[in-house]
Amino acid sequence: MVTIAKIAQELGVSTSTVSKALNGYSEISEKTRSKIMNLATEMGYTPNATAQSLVRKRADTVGVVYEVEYGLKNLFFSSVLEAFRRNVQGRGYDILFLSDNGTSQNYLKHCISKNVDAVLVISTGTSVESVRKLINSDLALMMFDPWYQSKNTIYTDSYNAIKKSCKYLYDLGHRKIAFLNGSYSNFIGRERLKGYLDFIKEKNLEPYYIKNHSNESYSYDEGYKTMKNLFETYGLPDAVCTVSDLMAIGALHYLQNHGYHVPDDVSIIGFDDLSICDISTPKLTTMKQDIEAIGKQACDALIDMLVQGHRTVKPIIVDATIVVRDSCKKKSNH
Amino acid sequence: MVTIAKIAQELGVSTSTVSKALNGYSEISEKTRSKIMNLATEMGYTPNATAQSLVRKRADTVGVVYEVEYGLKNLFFSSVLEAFRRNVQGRGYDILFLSDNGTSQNYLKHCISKNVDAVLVISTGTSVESVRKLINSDLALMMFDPWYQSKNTIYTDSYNAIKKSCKYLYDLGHRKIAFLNGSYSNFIGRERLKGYLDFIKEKNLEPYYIKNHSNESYSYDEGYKTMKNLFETYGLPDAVCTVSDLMAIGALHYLQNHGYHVPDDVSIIGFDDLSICDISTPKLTTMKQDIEAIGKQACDALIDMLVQGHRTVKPIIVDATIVVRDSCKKKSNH
DNA sequence: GTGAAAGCGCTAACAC
DNA sequence: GTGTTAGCGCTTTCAC
Repeated sequence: MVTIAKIAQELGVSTSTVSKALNGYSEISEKTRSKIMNLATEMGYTPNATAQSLVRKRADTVGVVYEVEYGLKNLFFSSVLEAFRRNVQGRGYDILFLSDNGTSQNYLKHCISKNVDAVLVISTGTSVESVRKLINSDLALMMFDPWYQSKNTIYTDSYNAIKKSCKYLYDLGHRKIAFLNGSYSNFIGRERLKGYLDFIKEKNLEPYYIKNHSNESYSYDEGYKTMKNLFETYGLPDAVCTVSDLMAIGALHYLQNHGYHVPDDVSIIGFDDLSICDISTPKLTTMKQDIEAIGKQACDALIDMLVQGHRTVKPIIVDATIVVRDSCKKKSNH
Repeated sequence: MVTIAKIAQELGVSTSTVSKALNGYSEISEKTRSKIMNLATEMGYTPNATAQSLVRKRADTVGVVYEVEYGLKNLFFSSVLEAFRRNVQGRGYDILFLSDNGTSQNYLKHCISKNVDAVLVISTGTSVESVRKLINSDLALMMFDPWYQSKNTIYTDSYNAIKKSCKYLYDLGHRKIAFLNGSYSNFIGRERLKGYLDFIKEKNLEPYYIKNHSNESYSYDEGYKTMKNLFETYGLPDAVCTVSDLMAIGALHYLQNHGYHVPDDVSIIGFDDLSICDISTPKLTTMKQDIEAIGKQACDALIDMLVQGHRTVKPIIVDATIVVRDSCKKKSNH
């Protein structure tokens, strides 16, 4: 390992001179600087980030708490993380995946210990206590898809997104609009339900949804089962509004398995706009979450906190837009 | 921040005593130890991992070089990473995502700088030079799906996997077996082609594949286009053997769009066994890569190197097995 | 069983 | 402009 001490010794200068030259301090003469720079590259000098981190009290690293069902196989959350990762790495930071350290799950301690500059929390909420401690610390932190309303969060405007979904179906002539609900226990899930119920009320329609069963994983299976439940309770709707693409595809398959055609008999709209929308048959019309914007804005907010020194930022709410594919069509009158 | 110095001062002992107590040295008396432990927890002491890392020369962190098309949205590689992550974190390591640091892409320097203990490389090969430097360093390193044969790699036995795929189709009565190829320029891709060609030769069949077009991203689109190309060149095959689930689904859709039924008219077999196999219509029969085993064995190998101190391990080759769903059936004689 | 002291590699006052 | 010095928080010989 080549250190600044070696370079200094080799050149007969002091370590501080080397350090300053390497860090671009203006007070170093051009002559010494170039001598130092040349030797440094020649010797293959690499700064020891650990030592730097110890004295600078920052690690150029952002921690990520990622606690999500199916982990990185969860296409939605991993897509958000991907967008975040590109932005953060583009700004010169590394990403440290914080493990939950056995049972202790003390993310705050872990962050402090590893000296991360900022933290992104993507957690669907199993270790609430540990995350809450994080939030109440003075770390720069952003939380994606929070399970409760709070500062320093970023999320899609789910309330209006679902309303837009419903309106799209409504404008297509559908009146019996069913809703495939998500979680009833977290903020995002409740927002979506509210969007649906408000729309239904505004238009004076009948609600079609399962009141007593919260869906926590937004999965294909949940979509399939909820559609079954819905169908057996209410019969065939005109259209179904969903809270995830996977659930939409689950519902789609339930209906197809029971002899119905989508979109001829029923229209279905997804939520998220994952890559699987294009591989379903029919291709899935969906409410697109602007994942790129989410990743970028989460990154920007975090870096802004670092630069400005503040630790609180108002919730960032991102708009959703519809992506029309083939799973919805005008209500037919056969 | 509470440091060992504070604890020491508070208790009127030396920092070295505190350090030893905290680290479970046997020479510390039970009495002092418990005094120290109690105060430490009471004060909320968290060891500064950076300082520890500086002196211990390890960071309890494994670096991950992840350079893959679509990034974490790539369901295959992100699934491998997920399995790896769980294993590694279970062993007490954090995962550091190494950024490619702008244009320099010097992973080796980055690893040294950040003091990572080991590295997993999941790279489909754009920055070959940088990765090669990594491999030739004395870091503990494993590489998944290498683009060339080398020590310290882990991958699925693609050659035999494709042979098994073909044999499965053959045993179903299919003789006109087409092949949707992957990359011609990397090791894994060539292994798969070889498996196909050897099988064809052994059974004295005609090969049906596109000789002059390498597919690099194993995507839906590539599957669709290659199937089109294949169909227009050779007409309808009995069955098609593919190198990825996504390509299989692309091919499936091409055939469906052209009025053919899978599996009645054509059988298709995928490769990987991603979660999307269950949501395609029909559900995709596929060659399953044992992603859990890959993640675990990569982790084990790395930790073994760390413990044993060696840096070279023979290639780890993982078996693949077939998962039967609905996209293949016996050749019919209509 | 406990402590003093050196040092990991680096940065940043402060002198000169 | 350059060097001296004092740490950052921790571990680890080596004395006692």
